[in-house]
Amino acid sequence: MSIPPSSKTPSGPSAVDPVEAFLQRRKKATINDVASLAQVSKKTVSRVINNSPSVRAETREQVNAIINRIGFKPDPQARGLAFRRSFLLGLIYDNPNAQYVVNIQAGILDCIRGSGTEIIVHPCDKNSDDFLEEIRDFVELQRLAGVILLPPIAENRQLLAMLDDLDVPYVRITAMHGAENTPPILSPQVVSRDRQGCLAAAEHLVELGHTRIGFISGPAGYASARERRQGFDEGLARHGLSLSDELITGGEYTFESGFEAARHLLALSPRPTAIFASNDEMAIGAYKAAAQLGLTIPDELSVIGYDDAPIASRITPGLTSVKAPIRDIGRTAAETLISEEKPRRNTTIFDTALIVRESTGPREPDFKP
Amino acid sequence: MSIPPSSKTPSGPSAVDPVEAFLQRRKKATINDVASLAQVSKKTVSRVINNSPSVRAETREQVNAIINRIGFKPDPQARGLAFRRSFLLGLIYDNPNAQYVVNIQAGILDCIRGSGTEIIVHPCDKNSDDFLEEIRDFVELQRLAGVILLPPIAENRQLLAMLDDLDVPYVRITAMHGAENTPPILSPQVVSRDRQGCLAAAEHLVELGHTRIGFISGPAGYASARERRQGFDEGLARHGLSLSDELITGGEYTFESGFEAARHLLALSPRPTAIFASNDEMAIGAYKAAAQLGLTIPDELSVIGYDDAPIASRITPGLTSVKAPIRDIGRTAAETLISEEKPRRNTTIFDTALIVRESTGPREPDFKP
DNA sequence: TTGTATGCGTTATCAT
DNA sequence: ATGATAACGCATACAA
Repeated sequence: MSIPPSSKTPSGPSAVDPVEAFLQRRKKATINDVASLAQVSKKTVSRVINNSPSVRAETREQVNAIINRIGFKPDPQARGLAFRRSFLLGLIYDNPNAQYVVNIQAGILDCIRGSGTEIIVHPCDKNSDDFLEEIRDFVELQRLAGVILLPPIAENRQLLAMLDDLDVPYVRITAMHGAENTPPILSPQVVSRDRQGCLAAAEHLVELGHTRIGFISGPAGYASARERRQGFDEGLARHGLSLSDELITGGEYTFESGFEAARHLLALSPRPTAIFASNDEMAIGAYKAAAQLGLTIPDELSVIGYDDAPIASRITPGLTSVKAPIRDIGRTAAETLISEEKPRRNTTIFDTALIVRESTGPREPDFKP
Repeated sequence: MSIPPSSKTPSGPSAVDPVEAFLQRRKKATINDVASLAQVSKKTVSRVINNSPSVRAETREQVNAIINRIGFKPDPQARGLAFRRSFLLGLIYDNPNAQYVVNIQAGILDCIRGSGTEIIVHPCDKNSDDFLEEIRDFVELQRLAGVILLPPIAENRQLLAMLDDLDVPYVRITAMHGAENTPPILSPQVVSRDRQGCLAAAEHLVELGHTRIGFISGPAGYASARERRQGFDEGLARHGLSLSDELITGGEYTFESGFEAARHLLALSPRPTAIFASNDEMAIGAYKAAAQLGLTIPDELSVIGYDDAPIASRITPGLTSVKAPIRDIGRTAAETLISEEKPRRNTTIFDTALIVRESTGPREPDFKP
């Protein structure tokens, strides 16, 4: 940085600079090199590295000067061995969509970039027999600094209990938030307010004049599915409306299930004039069903999805969808894990927003239910 | 596994089993525990762990029995420190699409699952000032067991030179293969034969009667862009056709660039009856352009993409596209890196295939060029 | 074939 | 505030 090429070390002004001599060797610097060059013990160097308060400012500067000059970076392996924990964050997930995973990764990296922490990805299969054991081995063996859990396994009680037992810090990314969170889970979580965006989606449809609305849900047991449904219900309720049972159909967050569900809904008589799908995959399935029936979106059918996946803005007509700030969520999750602060916030909540595109329009004026 | 609960160790049949005693302590086993329990030195245990041939079969079994009973797993950190390298694979990439990254990751994991190796993801920015330095620090600090490079940075000569200098094993995943690979790069690579699938795409269009075909290329300098173009040219040439210059337009592998390119092509007079886009993102851009112009796919315009991205099978009409076995490619890359075999294959090639869907059809019989 | 002493690069303990 | 010495868990050199 701003260190002059010839520093005024106690070894004398015009003598051969031992630092320069060291740099000639072109070997990776260790704490020992720093110690001997700075003429202190390794322990003192270690204290500097770890920001121990019990180091004289003068000594600290001296050591830091050497560290910068020879480009010393402590070896994470050795450090980890001594600390008994690594500097690795584990990202564990079962099977979310690709874009979601990549966005989360990007967010995590926003946070850890330059911090010396790295992220190791660990997909798993929640239906596998050794699901828990496999994760246990992974976490234990790698001595992870922290774990980030994505939905839906972030809602797996057994997994959480095991991680508690393993005594590893972890953060859950989830849509769940509220009373059904019982018994209360104390681990930090980063939450997206799915409910809110879906509420907006419902109101949007109502304002467009739709009253006969189809709802394609997410898989039973998924917190996100529950939240989205409740948000949607709430939005309708604000206008004195509600979903009729026959227009509620179960999806599995897959394209195929959305297609089938929409086919079912559109075969009803009278058919719904709008469909809310609990994610974009299924909404696109509804597009396909509409196309097969020759229904034009949005003129004859309005569609809303959830995720604001890339396809939403690429398909014609553009898909109105609810967007959560996935990348921010990932970043926050990592921050929660590696922040120095003692009292880290236990729950961070992110709002979701309705992105209105061309897939939603006014109900056909002449449509007879 | 199949070890009886009470084993017949030399310590005596009905005496207090030292192994059981150890298991009571519920502490993570170390090599020392194994050594004392098996009544050998740590070194012998170490040899067993590392499959050293110079261990008597009997001794080996004895040690392995203890290892299994107490569930000993060598600590990667300590092992890495002694080995001077970690058991981590680095996946470095700049900005491919999300599905590609996730597929590659899945393939890598197919390979390393249960091997003790883990994968750490490292996105980077090839336009950043400290692009190389940043990667150097990463690789050096983590003492990576190997590096997997994705396109387009897998084609960056400076990066390759640096990795050579760092003496870290690495594999390149690329589309490039052939004479233009000069000066020859000796590092292992896993190659997809982009050329072949694109050749098939061209022939497919020709067979449907198309002669006036638009081509949207990938970014200049990308090996994949070059290969796809050449494959397509070759396919046309087999039927005595070739791309006319005015129908070749440059894309950037982005949705927007595909949209603009297609708009340009479709504004020509006479317009092309078919468009090949060098990836699906751009092909979907062409869909949008066609929709804006009121052109029906495939009746009035045939479209082919590349990647067989999820959107290809979800959009209506389904997009005919070239598919590469991404996951297999990822797996092979990992295998190349962690295989025990000395003479590991330097280049593995995977075929690509044309997936025909509904976006391609016969040229309109009455279309006058 | 097996064991002993030592090193890998860092932190923890306990002194001074 | 600083330092000598012993961990941390495993591998290597060199003996035996």
